[in-house]
Amino acid sequence: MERKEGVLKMEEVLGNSSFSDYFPLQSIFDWNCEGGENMPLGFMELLGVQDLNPPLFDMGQQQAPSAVVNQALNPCSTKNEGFNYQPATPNSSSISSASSEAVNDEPIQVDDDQEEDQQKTKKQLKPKKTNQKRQREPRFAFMTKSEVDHLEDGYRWRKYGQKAVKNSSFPRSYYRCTTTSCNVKKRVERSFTDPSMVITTYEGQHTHPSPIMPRSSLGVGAGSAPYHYQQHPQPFVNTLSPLNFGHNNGSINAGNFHHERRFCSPGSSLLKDHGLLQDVIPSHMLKEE
DNA sequence: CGCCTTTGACCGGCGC
DNA sequence: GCGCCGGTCAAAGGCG
Repeated sequence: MERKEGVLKMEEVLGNSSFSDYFPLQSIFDWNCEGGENMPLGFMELLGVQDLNPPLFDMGQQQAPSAVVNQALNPCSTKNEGFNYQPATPNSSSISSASSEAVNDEPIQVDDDQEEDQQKTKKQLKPKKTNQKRQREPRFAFMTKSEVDHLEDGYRWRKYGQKAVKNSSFPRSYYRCTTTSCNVKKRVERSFTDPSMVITTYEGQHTHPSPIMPRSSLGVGAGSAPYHYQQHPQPFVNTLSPLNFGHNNGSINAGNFHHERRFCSPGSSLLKDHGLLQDVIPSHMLKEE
């Protein structure tokens, strides 16, 4: 069958089964580092935070603290290939930032009106089939080692569904940004090959400059972030270290954030420091670098 | 009371 | 065409 290309192919791969089934962690992390030069901006753009605090990202820490996986890891792969995807070597994975391609080379031509139409269509359960397949936002995923499924990333999310995933004993949760007119979605699932790893997939781009925290002018509270986003938008502040959960959940600061973000430096300098990274990536993976 | 999670049902896409 | 599966909806209930 004619399948969607590029990003959509990957999303299908990711959507069909457990993430780590088809993209060994090693590949993910390799990509993360090697593709970092192209990825971070797009990644942050997708989060809608690229302009919020540029200096934050000029520190050589332009990516999420953990493995950032572009959904278009392997644009050459079809769905079927995805099932058999096996990088020849850890460093030779064909992973690339095709999601960036989707954004840059082929900008998502979904304006707000179209978006609204799509949503209205969905809401009204009138799936009028147009001649074109449902257009989806570029997606990207990353893995984190965490005991909790829903990682705090500075935005408020509302869970709208949960599904059991085939070939995985862990359910997949679906979240949507609670901000009106913001259509960003998030999928959270656990890698069944490594239950300690949480795979978070973002879809779409935040339309609001800063996380909305209606309940929390203090920066704390249910579902709110434990720090002041207005000052330090940190979309993935606490996704890396499990240590943050439990005893640091309410006091993550920018320093900590920077500390963690070193992991995904687009350059090579920051890769030297594994620190918390060692908590996330098996040692043998680090050696591969 | 408002917001959130839970959960079963529904729908569309895709493979066979 | 049928069945599987991912994704979404929406009602119900819980919580602060």
